[in-house]
Amino acid sequence: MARAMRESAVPVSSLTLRGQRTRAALVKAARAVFERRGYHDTRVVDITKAAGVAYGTFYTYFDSKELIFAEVVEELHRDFRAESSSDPEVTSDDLAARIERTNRGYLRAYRKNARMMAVLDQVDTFNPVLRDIRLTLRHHWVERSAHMIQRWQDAGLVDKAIDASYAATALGSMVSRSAFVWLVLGEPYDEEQAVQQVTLLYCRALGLPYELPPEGDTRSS
Amino acid sequence: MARAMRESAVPVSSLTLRGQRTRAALVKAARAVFERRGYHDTRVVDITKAAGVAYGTFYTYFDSKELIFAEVVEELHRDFRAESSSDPEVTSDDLAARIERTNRGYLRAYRKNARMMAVLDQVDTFNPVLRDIRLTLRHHWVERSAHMIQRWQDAGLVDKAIDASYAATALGSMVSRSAFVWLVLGEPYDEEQAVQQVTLLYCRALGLPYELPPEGDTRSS
Amino acid sequence: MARAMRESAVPVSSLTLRGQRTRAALVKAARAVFERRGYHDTRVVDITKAAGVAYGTFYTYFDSKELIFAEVVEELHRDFRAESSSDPEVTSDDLAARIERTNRGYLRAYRKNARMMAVLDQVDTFNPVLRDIRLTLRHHWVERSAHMIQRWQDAGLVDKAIDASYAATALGSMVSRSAFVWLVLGEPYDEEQAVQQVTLLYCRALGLPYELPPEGDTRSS
Amino acid sequence: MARAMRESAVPVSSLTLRGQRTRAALVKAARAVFERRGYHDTRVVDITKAAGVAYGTFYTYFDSKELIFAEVVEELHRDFRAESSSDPEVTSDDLAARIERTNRGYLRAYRKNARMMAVLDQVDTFNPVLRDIRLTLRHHWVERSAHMIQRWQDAGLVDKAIDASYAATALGSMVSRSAFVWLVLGEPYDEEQAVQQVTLLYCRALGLPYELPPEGDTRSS
DNA sequence: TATGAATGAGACTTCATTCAT
DNA sequence: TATGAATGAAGTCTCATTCAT
Repeated sequence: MARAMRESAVPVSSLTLRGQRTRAALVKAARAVFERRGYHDTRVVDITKAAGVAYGTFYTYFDSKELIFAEVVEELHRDFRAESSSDPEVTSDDLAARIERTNRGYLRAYRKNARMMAVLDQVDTFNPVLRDIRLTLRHHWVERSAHMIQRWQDAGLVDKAIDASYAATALGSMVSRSAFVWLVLGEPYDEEQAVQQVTLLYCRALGLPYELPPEGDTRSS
Repeated sequence: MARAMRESAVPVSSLTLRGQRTRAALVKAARAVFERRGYHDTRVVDITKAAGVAYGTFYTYFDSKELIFAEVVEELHRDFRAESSSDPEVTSDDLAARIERTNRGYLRAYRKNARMMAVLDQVDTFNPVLRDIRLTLRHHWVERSAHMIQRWQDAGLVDKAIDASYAATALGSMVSRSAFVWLVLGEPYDEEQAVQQVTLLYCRALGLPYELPPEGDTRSS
Repeated sequence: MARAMRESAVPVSSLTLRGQRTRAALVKAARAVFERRGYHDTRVVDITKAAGVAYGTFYTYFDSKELIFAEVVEELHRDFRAESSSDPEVTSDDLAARIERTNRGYLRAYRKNARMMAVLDQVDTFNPVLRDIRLTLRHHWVERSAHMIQRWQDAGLVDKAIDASYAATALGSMVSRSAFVWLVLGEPYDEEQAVQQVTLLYCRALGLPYELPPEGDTRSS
Repeated sequence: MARAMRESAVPVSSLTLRGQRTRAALVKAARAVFERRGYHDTRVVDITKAAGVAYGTFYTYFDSKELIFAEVVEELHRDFRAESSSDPEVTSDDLAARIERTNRGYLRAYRKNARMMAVLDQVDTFNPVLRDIRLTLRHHWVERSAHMIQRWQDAGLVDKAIDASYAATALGSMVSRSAFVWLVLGEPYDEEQAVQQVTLLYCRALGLPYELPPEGDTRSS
């Protein structure tokens, strides 16, 4: 994941405590500003002002806006993973329940990070470094899904007419882009209903049984 | 849709023939440059150079870079509509065939406009004018789908447990985002197989019958 | 002489009259500022202020300070050539007189351009572009001298123990560096006496006869 | 020579042993960096890194980059003197041999310090402190030469038509600038031949007898 | 209409120097 | 003494937009 490529020349570990605090303040401020103004309209000075440090201090820790963005996204990435893979001990055999749980986790994580996801989405497809970040975030989900579908096919649970790789891309796109539509573009939605509907479509597409809970049961997230 | 907001102060109709030609040259050049360099890295001078006109001429026709972009996207929008609604006379009763045809048309249109779609994607979610353009393009597809699903439900062809609106968003996201993944992010894919797989998932999700053509039958698009 | 490398991307010939005037004003102003402040302490803003144009106008014509400096030096180079090779019709057979005339011309040209010569001297030996300019200016003189000495040797006027190339470098250095000492470092001197003394040493070094004019005859320059 | 002006506010003698070592390390590092990057491109941080001390430590010993440069040049000056006045016991009556020895010493010293000489040359003629350093280095040589020529004239060895002061400047310029051309600008040369040719010209200019050694005798320096 | 020069605000980045520890 | 983080003034360059011809 080319960590070295994405961080400032000065490794965090070699910083004094004070330095680490300032650096962290910059990253935190950067995220807030990115969320408020988007990537392209964020100026280095916005970040330093938000962090309460002098302009030049930014360059003590980061070589450019691009690199602090990479750092913020890496944090996002971590948060996302943690958030969406909660309930790790549950190993129910009920596939539909597992899919529902994953979708619920994903939507919840997306909601908590919606602004940053919007920013990530707008980030230059034409910029190699940022594009790389994007692809990394994507692969985490798609590969995991493809493997799962494959296993389900091997177990005779899913029709072999379905191509695991295409399905992983398509169904992953369905969930993530829907989240974008609801949480970034702001189309009205109810999170629990969204979870159920998306899971319903997901399961039926793969031929897995899934029953909606009786109406009115809207377990809030 | 606030047409006036999105076009030059000077209406096209009031232009001389020469003026119309120059204007068209600018729009064409703008699209080419946007595709090559993306929205943010395109400078007005790039457009005028590509169009073979003087720098200042740009402002005879457009008030800003934003506005010529809107114009380009509107053209894209038209192309997209035209391209994806080909075979207008076919009114087969076979729903799956119609869905497949729509998906094939969408992917073909996406392929022909992939670079511009990438640019559209990177365009500021935070910018009201451009965001409006985005939403417009989206609504065309989603509303159409929602109505269709609704009709199918009314006809008893689709389970009423499915919410037409959520499904339209989810399945539309599935198709459009997959197209993005394949054609913009460049993940490897085969167009005909993609059409079939996406249609397969789409139909099964809704409970509509769909049979993959026998293997080896790869009708090229 | 790699003209293209040393000028702005926009060729002078393609400029409007107005543009040519502005460009010339910038070059003139640049020379004045370089002379007053030296190369390293000259800011682009100093040049534009001196030329009476806006900051950005500089970049309409030059890509950097380095490149406008190259332009100024090229002008200096031209002036220098013209100034120091006056009296072109005189083709006296008296070698000493010719050498004296050349030295007198050189010192006069140096005096007229002393500030710029000082700047040229301080210009980064470490910078390839500027270093190239330096070498070009040097070669004009040294090669000319070497050829001349060679011819005098062929004619039996100069001892063949002398190596024409080393002598050209050494005697050229003598004249040019003395000029630097007097006119840039400001050591006291009298120009006519300097011409005579330098010519005397030059001629005797080569074994050519040269008589100082009777004392008191100080033809002023 | 305003020693106080050119050194740190803290006199070396009042430093602890540890302090003296750190200070010396800085001066040594500074010279190395100046030689590698030139004066203007050398940053204080380069020096401290090369010396292996913390950034702030620099300012414990020197008030500015200018002042540590002065220190380095003073060292250069000392080296130069020592190097070029080797063979102190020889007091031959042969003037030509003495001139040759001096020239050989000068070229050897120049060669050993060529990079620093280049840096010195590029240093601002417009900066009073640094200019002072320059002049000091020059005077050492010129005054010595002028006195010598004067003595030779008094002894009837050199024509009184020659002005000792002008000749000292001119001949000194010849030697030093030739060294610059060969060793800094990098024109090809052979050191022993250079010594002989320069000495030959020097002696003949003054009317002193000098015989080139028989060909092939290239005493290596 | 067309031209292209002129403008200047705005963003980026550097780095000598200061300062708290 | 030594450290290295913090500062911010100063400079560079860009480019959307205006304007005189």
